Amino acid sequence: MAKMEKLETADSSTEEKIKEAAAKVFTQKGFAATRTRDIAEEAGINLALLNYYFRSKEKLFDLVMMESLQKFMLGVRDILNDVNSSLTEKISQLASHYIDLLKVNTDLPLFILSEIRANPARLEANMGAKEILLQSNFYKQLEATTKKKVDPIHFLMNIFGLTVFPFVASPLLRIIGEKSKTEFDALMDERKKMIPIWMDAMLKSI
Amino acid sequence: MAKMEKLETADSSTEEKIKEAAAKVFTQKGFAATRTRDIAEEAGINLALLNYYFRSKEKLFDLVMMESLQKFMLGVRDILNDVNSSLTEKISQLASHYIDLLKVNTDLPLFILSEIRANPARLEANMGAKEILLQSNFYKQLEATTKKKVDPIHFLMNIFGLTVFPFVASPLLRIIGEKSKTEFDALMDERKKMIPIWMDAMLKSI
DNA sequence: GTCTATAATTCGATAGAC
DNA sequence: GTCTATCGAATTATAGAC
Repeated sequence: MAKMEKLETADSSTEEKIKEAAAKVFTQKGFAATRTRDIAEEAGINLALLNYYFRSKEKLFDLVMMESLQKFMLGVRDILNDVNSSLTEKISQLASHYIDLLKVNTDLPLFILSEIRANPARLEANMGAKEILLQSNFYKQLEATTKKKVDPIHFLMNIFGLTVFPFVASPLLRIIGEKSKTEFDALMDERKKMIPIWMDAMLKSI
Repeated sequence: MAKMEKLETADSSTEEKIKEAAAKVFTQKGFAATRTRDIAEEAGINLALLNYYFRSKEKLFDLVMMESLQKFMLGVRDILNDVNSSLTEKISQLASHYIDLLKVNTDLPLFILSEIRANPARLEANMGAKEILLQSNFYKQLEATTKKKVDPIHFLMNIFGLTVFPFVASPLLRIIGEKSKTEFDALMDERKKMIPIWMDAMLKSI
């Protein structure tokens, strides 16, 4: 993602470096635990410069959080509304999409979820996600399959539980399973194929 | 280091009040975001008194985290090693156990997971959990069922993904599903019955 | 044991030189 | 734009009276 800066357009290079450093540190340590000095050091610049580009720690954080939420939603809309794919195909695509995303951005979901808990107000700004999801073709297919016997929310929980949760709990799971990062990623790649099969089996069991 | 020269009745002692207040505030806001003043206020005592009983914010936190981890493991050992229950029965008992626990302590898992990410060193102290799990009768039954065709870790991920993840993501899920706390808890109660059925279906699909 | 007051430190933000 | 130096607010921890 962060390519070594080949060409430095003089007006945006430093700003971009700071933003990338901020994303890295905020995501790892959370808002409260990160010091603006850490971000400056990570970006290889001075503390004063951070406040020159972004007026405050909080403004920089809001920017990072907004882009994190976008990163989490980017590309999903197309999968959700594909009129030519079945429910199972969409589940397969969602699993693959998120597993590839989270292999590279492992602590993105834990970051988003813990910061939302710490400050739920941040959420309400960016809840276009709710409409995107509930009005999607995917959700209609899910409702048609569950046929009011079970709340479709259960299967949202299941998809994300199977796909995202392993990354959220990866520090624990990697110790329990004695897996290196590479081995853990390989496990997650296996899940790309298994999750749609498992979801099918679950949907048929109701 | 070695204190506790005086023994006190733990009933409504000040020490206990502080510890409960600390657990509440730390769990809600995380280590970095909580101020010792918040804990003191929540406990209805003075800030100085907190440092009188517990030497520092960090020592108090370590205590709270240790008890949180214990709370998460308490009672699980007996379920895991019950020689008279099948794998499916154990899954059913685990799901019920954790759902009841997390209905009351909703942000316990997010607290544990985010603090471990922020400071992985905290984990290594308390990883007796790993042995409890891997040497349990439950894990042997799981290995026997997957028959080396699939890493049993996948099904650990699945059980906890189906059971714990909904609580971790509850701020988001409750908004998406427009559920009150009561309605959300009712959904989780439904999952007590469904999770073992779903897990069975998944295990048969391999 | 419990309080008030304060010391000591950390951290976000700014002033001002270049 | 970028730096050094520093201010001011917030916060942990302690001293000392009762």
